[in-house]
Amino acid sequence: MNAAQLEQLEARAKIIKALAHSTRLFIVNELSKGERCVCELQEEIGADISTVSKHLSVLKNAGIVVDDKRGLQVYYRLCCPCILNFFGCIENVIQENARKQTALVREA
Amino acid sequence: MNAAQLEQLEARAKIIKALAHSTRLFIVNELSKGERCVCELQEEIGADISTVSKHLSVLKNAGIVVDDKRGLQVYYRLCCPCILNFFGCIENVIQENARKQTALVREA
DNA sequence: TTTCTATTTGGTATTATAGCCAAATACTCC
DNA sequence: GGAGTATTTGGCTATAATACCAAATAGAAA
Repeated sequence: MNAAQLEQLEARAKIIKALAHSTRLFIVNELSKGERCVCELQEEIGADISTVSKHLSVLKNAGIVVDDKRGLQVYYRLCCPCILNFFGCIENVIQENARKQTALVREA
Repeated sequence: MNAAQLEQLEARAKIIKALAHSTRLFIVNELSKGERCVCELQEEIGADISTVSKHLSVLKNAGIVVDDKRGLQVYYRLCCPCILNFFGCIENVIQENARKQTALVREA
């Protein structure tokens, strides 16, 4: 693994890491339906607004969302909707895991 | 965000988190070319073998790879190659970020 | 059985992440 | 300008992740 390769892998990991949290996945899912302001997301999530803001900044920093200040509110929206394609594969993995689990139990 | 929804998001996050590390992305990429045993991966990665083994167990635990012991070696292979489809989108995000970066610099 | 080799597991130190509260900003409206 | 509102930032604590070393395990070969 050389330096250039490591750098590329770390750049990828950074983006994937930004998605690797249930709250941020929730946000991505919400934004897939359209833009939302911070307070709307905060209400649905139920965490402290500063927590929500920090999750949004992780997503923004990774380039997954963009923000747009209008009046008092800041609106966020998905920047790369291709991210949504991940979930089909992820669900496959989850179902496959469940299948293996039942197979193991049956075996015992 | 109700309990069932949270549970689903956490299941997804677990799998994404398993991918969110440069070493594990390297492993996934290697395995996309075919199965590898731990010592082959260790040699390419250059970390302690216990470190590599733990990375593999994270991937295995997430259901991304499966292992197969043959003789003294344990061979790992990708379980859900659809994971590889992620990287196109990730690279998009990276390039888009680079584009924005240059635009910002030009602006200044 | 004993020895050797590949891998995993346990322990531990270091670093990163997540959450809350309080304080700072930024902007609107009076 | 001053008050009020939405959001971000800084500080702190608790928890989780990473990496290494050393020890344990599993199986092969002698």
